[in-house]
Amino acid sequence: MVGASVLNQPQQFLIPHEKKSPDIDFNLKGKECISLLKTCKNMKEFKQVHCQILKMGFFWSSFCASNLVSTCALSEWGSMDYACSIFEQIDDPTSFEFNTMIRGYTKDFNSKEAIFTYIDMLEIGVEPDNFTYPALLKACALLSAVKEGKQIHGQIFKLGFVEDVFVQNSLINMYGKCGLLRHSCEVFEQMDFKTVASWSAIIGAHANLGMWADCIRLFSNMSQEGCWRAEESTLVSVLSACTHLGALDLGKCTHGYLLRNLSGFNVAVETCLMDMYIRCGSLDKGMSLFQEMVGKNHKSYSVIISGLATHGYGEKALTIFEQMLEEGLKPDDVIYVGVLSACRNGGLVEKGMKYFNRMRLEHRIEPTIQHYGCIVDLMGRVGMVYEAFELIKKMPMDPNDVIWRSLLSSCKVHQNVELGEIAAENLFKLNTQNGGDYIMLSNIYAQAQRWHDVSLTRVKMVNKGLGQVVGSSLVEVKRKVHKFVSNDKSHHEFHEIYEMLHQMEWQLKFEGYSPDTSQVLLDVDEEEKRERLSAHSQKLAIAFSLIHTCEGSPIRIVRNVRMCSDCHTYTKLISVIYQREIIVRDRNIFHHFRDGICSCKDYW
DNA sequence: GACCGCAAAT
Repeated sequence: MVGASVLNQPQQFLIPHEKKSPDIDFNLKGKECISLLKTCKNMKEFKQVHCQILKMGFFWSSFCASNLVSTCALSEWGSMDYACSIFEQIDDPTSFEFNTMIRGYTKDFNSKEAIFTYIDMLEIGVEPDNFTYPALLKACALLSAVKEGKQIHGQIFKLGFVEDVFVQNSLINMYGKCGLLRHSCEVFEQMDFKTVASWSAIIGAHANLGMWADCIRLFSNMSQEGCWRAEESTLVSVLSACTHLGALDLGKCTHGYLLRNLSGFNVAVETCLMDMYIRCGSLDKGMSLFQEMVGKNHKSYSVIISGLATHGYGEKALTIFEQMLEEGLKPDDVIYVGVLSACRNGGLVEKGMKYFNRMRLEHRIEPTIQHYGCIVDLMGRVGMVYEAFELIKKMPMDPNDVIWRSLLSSCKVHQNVELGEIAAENLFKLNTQNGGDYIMLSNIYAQAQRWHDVSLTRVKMVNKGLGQVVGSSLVEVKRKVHKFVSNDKSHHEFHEIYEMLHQMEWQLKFEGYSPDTSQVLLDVDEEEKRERLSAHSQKLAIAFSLIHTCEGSPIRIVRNVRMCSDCHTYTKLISVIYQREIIVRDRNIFHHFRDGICSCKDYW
């Protein structure tokens, strides 16, 4: 029989057991020990096997001890405390045991202890091997420990492990995670033989820093250099790059690649694909992926709900949310942000309030500042600016810049100078260095014809050394992403683009369009205002797409800042004249322009 | 006698 006290106290395992038990195999050999350990599915079973091995004499073979440590340290159900107590009983630990301990600590995100284990190893005089460094570098990557990482790189060099491809890949990753991309690239370029993991690591390093265009460039180099067998993880980085760049065609190719090379995806990849389609503007495709998905989890629901919300389908998002509840999944705070933003984007005030209360009372979720942000925005949107202000005052936390900016923007739409000034004052106190906030306030003054305040605000902005963020528009044509900024003349086809722009304007005039020059708050004459307005980046991107895409195909644009109301009106008319669906993603939502109407119902 | 590796997301 196995005693309970032994089960719970590993330190007793040196006490020999005298009583023989019929269910214990006393002829346990090394290989059998491994196969026995492999059958363990939890800590309880492991402890039983542990006892069984002890009874036949623990130090019969150090091999048994090694395997006990590695099973306990590396299994899903394992415990590092327990592994440690076994490890400490080993008289002459080898590099194998040390490596196992380092990996185990790293797996538990206890990178500090992993590094200490390595230091112990050196002090005891155990030589690290080529298995030691990948494990250790991973620990440094998790901690973003640049100093340690560099020191270890030096040791790797001295000990001659620098040619090991696993070590090289780990170095690329470590430097990437520490933000030292240049070092990652150096290691990568010096490699004689690159594996899929090397490419994955270097692409991942660029993805970590948001260098999306480089991710895609590297991905295409990868196949050119003969590395074809990309794996899920590589493609996830690529998909993520497509998502950020709004590169739908490339995302579709990646999807195809996944379909051709893998049999069945896991939920994470499916959700990632769904997110890519939705955030690249193809809501339909994302929706059908969602419906075909088996084993939907919180993340998948979260992606679809906030996706529907950003595309302006508030009601549909709420229906999916109800479905989720029916399936027995418990909502969390993230999903509720999606739900409340669905109400906000759809202008559903009553429903928004209802869900806000339900979140607190029924699902016992404490509202975070994001939830309050949604409600403030929701109230502001429908003109309840004073109510929104009251709510801000009652919030249990200090309002942040997002909250005040939201109120400020509502005050602009509903032309409320008094509250706008209060919102701006609070916003400026937070010192977020956002030039756009000053522009917003000066817009409010401009609408009220208070020109003196307009110029005062602008002077303040300049004195603070702030400027407006340069607005840009991305558009993908033939799997290549083109970027335009206002008045851009750097594109090699700029003559054709400006020619197209003139044609478009000429046709727009027939539809009764006249540029809304109030959007240009510069001290320049009317003619120059018109000039500046006519070459906003979004208009350039539309002109470029009209030249290069076939009739009737949709145009998808990704913007870095909110579009001005002139661009909004302009795009609505273009969608009628050229019979195109134009989908514009700005920082917050999607605008679907079709037949002269926008899905945002003219509120954004 | 032989046990361990790198890259990895929504």
